[in-house]
Order: sequence, then C-alpha cells, then structure tokens
Amino acid sequence: MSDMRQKIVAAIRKIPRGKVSTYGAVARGAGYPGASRQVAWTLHRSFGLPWHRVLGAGGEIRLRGDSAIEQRLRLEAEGVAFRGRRVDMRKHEYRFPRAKAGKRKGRGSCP
DNA sequence: TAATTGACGGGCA
DNA sequence: GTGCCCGCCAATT
Repeated sequence: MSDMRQKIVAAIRKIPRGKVSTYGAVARGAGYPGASRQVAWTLHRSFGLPWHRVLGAGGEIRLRGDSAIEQRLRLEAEGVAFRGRRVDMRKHEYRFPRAKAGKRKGRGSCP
C-alpha cells in the first residue's frame, strides 16, 4: 500500500471529536499538498475512519443524498454547529501541525 | 497504454 | 451567491 494512503489515514485519525477538517487541509497535513482528491478516495475506500469530520473547502458537505444527511447528523451529534449548509469552521476547524518547517507569515497583526 | 472518474480547490466572470 | 474552467493525483475500466 502506498505511503500516501497511510499518511492520509493517519492525518484523518488525528481529527478530534467535535472538530472537523477539509480534504485540502488533510492532504497538506499528510504532507501532500494538492492531493485533496486522494483524501476523498481514501475516505471512500478505507473504513474505521471518522469520515464525517472531513468536509470540502469552506466547511461545505460535498456528499450527496443520504450520506450528506448522515454526515450532518453525526457532526451535529458531536456538537458541531452549522451555519446554513456549511459548518462553522471558525469554531470547529481542526488545524494540523505543520508537516515541514513552516513559514510563519505575519501573525495576528500586521500590514 | 490511454481514457475516465471521483466525497476537491482555487480563481475569475 | 452562482456558474464555469483548469489544475491535481491515484484507482478503475
């Protein structure tokens, strides 16, 4: 099995209960920026993962039909608040630790 | 081997 | 807010 999938799975498992993340963020957290599609694929093929905690950019559910309903239900059951059809990322987005030395741009204040 | 697909992301009109 | 296009990467057919 590829290392990529293992890293992605590991990253997804780190998302704590009551928090969520996005495909792109998981990909970056796993060390593969730009591989957001593989995250979706992995979620689809691997079981035992907190799949409902992974959303699309902006905290939007990218699933369809019943799966989307179920995902929303599960998240709300964990205490995740929705704003319209998106999750309130401001409060529930989980940030992955920097895989590699990160460049801290300005923080807080600036320009 | 090549083409298609998929639970994506970001930019622009 | 909505719609369209292009870039990304692996698995499937």
